[in-house]
Amino acid sequence: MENINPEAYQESKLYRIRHSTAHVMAAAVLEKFPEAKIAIGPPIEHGFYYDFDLPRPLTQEDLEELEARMKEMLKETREFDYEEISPAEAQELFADQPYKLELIRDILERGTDEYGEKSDSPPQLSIYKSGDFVDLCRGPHVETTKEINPKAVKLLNVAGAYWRGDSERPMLQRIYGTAWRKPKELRQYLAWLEEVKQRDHRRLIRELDLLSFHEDAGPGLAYWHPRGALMRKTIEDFWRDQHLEGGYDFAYTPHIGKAWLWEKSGHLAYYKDSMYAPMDVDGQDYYIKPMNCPFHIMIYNSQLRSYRELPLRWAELGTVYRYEKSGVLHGLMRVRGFTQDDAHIICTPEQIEAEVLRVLRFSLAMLRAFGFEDFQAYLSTRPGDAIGEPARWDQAQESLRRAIDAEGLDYQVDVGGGAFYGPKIDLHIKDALGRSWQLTTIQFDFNLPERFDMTYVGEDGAEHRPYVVHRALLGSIERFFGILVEHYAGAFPIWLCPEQARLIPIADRHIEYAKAVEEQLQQAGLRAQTDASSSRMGAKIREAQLMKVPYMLIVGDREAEDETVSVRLRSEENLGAMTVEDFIVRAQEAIQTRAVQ
RNA sequence: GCCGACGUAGCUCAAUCGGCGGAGCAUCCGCCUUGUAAGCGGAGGGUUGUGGGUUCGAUUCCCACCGUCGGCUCCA
Repeated sequence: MENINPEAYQESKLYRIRHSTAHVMAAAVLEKFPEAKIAIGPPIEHGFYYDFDLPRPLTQEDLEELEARMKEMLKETREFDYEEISPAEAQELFADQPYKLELIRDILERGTDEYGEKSDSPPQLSIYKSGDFVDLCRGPHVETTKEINPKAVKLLNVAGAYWRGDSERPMLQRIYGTAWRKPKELRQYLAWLEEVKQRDHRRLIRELDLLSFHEDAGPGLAYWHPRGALMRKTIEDFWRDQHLEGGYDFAYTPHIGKAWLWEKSGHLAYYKDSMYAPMDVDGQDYYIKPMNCPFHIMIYNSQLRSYRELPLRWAELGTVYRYEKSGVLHGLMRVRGFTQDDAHIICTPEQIEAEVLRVLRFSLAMLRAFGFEDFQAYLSTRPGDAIGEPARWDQAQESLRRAIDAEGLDYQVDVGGGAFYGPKIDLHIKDALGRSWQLTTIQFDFNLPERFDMTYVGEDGAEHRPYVVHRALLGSIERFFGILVEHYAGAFPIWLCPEQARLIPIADRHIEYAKAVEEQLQQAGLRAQTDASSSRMGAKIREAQLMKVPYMLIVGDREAEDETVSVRLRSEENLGAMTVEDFIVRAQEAIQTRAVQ
């Protein structure tokens, strides 16, 4: 998938094609359901949608019928005619379209556009007509349906969507479709969707025997099987080593704490819906932690702190539990129990700039080690309901901005998008399929230091309030793992593979030699196993291929005689025979460089 | 949480109109002893997600619940 920036997209012909195709779809829906109420239908990243209030739920068959009708409509030449109209005309025209009337009201009264976003231009109502279909719309559209290739259009699925994205308002039916310039582009997009499906971590974690979920034991709770657990250990060991080198200290904190902690932190006031119900311990309410911060603060406050010991950088792979609503759980990407690669940086105002740059660099190095190269940064600044001194906000935001500049990252500013307690940087990576995932978050907190009265004694002998920065680089281990699975389609870099090499004896008489080589490889620190099953060699190779084992080492009479292994890669490349020593050197090199094969 | 679809063996899927639940793969047991992606034969495996209801009879129809999937909302 090509990636184009949002501004260029909105200017593009493709954008107009999709917008116009959405109108044609709405025309087909209105033809089939004359009583339908239409809402909005914008182009989106890979297509378009349109929301409808319909007399009955749509079926897959309806979708096919609508698509067929759209294609007929597209074969007729219809012009998309723009017209500016007065409020009275608009109200007349859309008299039986309550959603449109609401939009008209908003455009006139609030100066927003038809998607509810602030518009710079003075309120002006406009419509587009094509055939019998008229829609309140500012455009832009194609000139005529001739510009839309019916063979490059497809309706994809139906889903529920709240009117204006508001869960208090009616649930509409949203039809998603896609449209491209050429049929070939549509085919490529459909192939891409198929690739997305093939790489779905929910399928791969089962097929590769890495993790499972158990609906009967609790949804949204991940079970790490031995192969997955070995990968997780490898990730965590690397993470710890890096943190040690990176100037962090470690903390381990409890999984539960008394209610006052969460009252004091404000979580019970603002976050209770996402917390599990308390448990009674000796008549006291204890909550399972949804975050690690209050515990790290307990450590900080366990003694008087001097400016001389700052900055403190305390890292913890902290497992937290959050009650996520049932409809939002999604494999490893959204779970109810997960381990954050958390850390808190506690420092003086003088140190903050250097600390922010340091943590940003650290994060980029960490993500690069896992094979991610394409980063975008998002800076979220002070919202309206912020707490904390404006001067501190300014300093924090500036330090974040300068760090991004220093690293030369592309970034966007989400003005007012910060949490009420502090500004933040989020880092997104692009995966092998061009999809964007948020991983790192570097987040100031002006709230907790106040609430827990965190202080340090400064050079002047007076008490000062430290800066606190929360940060998670990988985010959650579970989610990061899911992203790795999809990014590599299960064919992980060798250093991460649970099984790095598989010995494949051709006949039973070669098992003894295979086991000897296995032992030799294990001595050299390689994760190797012998397939001693009664299957034929072809079946063993197939099995190892499906498990995406990077090295298949075939051993038969020749290899046993020469003390070699015949090396096959999961790429299907056959390297031929080499001595066991040569193979070990080769594999260790790939592991040490964290090579992406 | 909301809208819709779905839930049959470990996995992928069958089962006419409501009439004794099957197949492939996987597993186990044999045989075969193999040269770069599936050798052959046999066996075991199910309260059809759970609980109600309708019916002489329910995988099939109805209701509730649980879960999964596609979205929406949410993600201080």
